[in-house]
Amino acid sequence: MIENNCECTECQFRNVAFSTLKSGQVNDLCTFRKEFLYQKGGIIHREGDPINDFKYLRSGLVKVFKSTSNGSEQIIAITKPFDFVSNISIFSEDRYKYSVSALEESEVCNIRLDYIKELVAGNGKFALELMTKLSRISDKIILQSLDIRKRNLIGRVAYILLYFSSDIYSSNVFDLPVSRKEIADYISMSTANVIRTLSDFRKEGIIRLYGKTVEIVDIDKLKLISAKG
Amino acid sequence: MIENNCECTECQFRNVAFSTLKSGQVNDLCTFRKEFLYQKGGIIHREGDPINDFKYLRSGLVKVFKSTSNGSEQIIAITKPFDFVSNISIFSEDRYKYSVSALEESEVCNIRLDYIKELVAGNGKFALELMTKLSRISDKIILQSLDIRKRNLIGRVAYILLYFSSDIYSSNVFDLPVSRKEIADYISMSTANVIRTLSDFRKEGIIRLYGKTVEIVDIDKLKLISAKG
DNA sequence: CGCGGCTTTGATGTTCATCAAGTAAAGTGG
DNA sequence: CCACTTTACTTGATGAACATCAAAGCCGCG
Repeated sequence: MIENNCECTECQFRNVAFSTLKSGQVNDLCTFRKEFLYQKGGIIHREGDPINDFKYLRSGLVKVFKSTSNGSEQIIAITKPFDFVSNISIFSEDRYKYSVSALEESEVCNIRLDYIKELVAGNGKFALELMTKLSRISDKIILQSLDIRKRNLIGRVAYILLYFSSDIYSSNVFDLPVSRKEIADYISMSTANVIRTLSDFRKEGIIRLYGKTVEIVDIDKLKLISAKG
Repeated sequence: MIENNCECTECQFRNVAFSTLKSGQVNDLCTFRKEFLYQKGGIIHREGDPINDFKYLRSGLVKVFKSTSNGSEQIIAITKPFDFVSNISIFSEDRYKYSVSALEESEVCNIRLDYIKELVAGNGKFALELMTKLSRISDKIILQSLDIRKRNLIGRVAYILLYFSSDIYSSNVFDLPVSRKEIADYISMSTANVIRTLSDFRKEGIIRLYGKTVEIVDIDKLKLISAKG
């Protein structure tokens, strides 16, 4: 007998599915999924594209962003696997409101949205679990947007460094996945001032900088700046 | 035979329910609901309160806000009925992350969250419809937060006036439901500068001001400022 | 009336974006 | 692999945008 070779063992989405779907349905999920590999810089989808698939980030790192009228970008979120972040509006819109691109090589698993909707409609427990996950994403984004908005420049830079350190990399030393300009687009500040603030932090011995590599030396001070600013 | 006098005829939530729930379940909904009337300024729930009910705004106007560490408020949303806005995180959290208070006299309908969850788990179509609605709310909030963040002071003031005019009141003349300070808390600016900008708009003949009453005279100019700023 | 909160306006200083010029780094084609 | 080009980064100088402070007017309410 030929086994259905479903490679989704590490897949959070399958974990959602497992507890509530019948095994046949899980197999269907695995059959219907398509996997794509995106290189660094690759566009996963663009603002305005029709939404056909439920997209799930298996590995890598992505940024979610929006183009503004004057040609620049506004970064909404940077997230790692198990965050479903590209799926914010899939249940309320026909077309994506945001673009998503890969910051590192990223594996994305696509499942036909129609099929997910069928599962939701046919299986309330699955629906409940999915709602919880989607709700959590939106919450996080809203909260972060407020967190950024209430801070001043140095508070924002400190906040975003702590975000990378604790939420993305779980380490005091990490390589920035984005350019200085992208940090600026993330925290709604100018590039020059982001760089300046990073330099100031370096001069004050709060961080060390080697190109993209950041080492947080005095995390308490950084937290203080983030809290006060 | 005594009729179950369910007064939810205008209730958007019942409309969601109607198409997918059996009539017995709709009656249950009506039985389980509790209705509360809040006066202007009344607190519907506070940040940190346990989430027990699905709360639905039947009439009135509310603000959703968060207290910051320095004692001030950050306003996240101002919404009218049929927006479910107090329900952002009810599926992902035990406790409210935001406070909600009434800006006008408001009727709020409470339904035990457990019962809603049962409905979701037992009825996928209902779940799908509810997901769509919840997703739409989160989307709106995220989008507005980005909209505000990318604008400068005068762009923000113009944006928020247009928001009240078109989204809340559907009229060029309306009474501001909030103080100048609250507008400032909404758009993350200082009170004095909000007032100054309103005065500037008045001097330039873009709006007329009588206390809380605003009349938008030159809506095209206001839109231009909102788009450019 | 008088008090307190909201509003308004001006003056002042801080914060921040913008511009410019230069350096480092990273692609690109020969 | 090197010269060339382009892009990212850095720093300083300048002015604009914005917050803060202060003083005064207004309005509702006890």
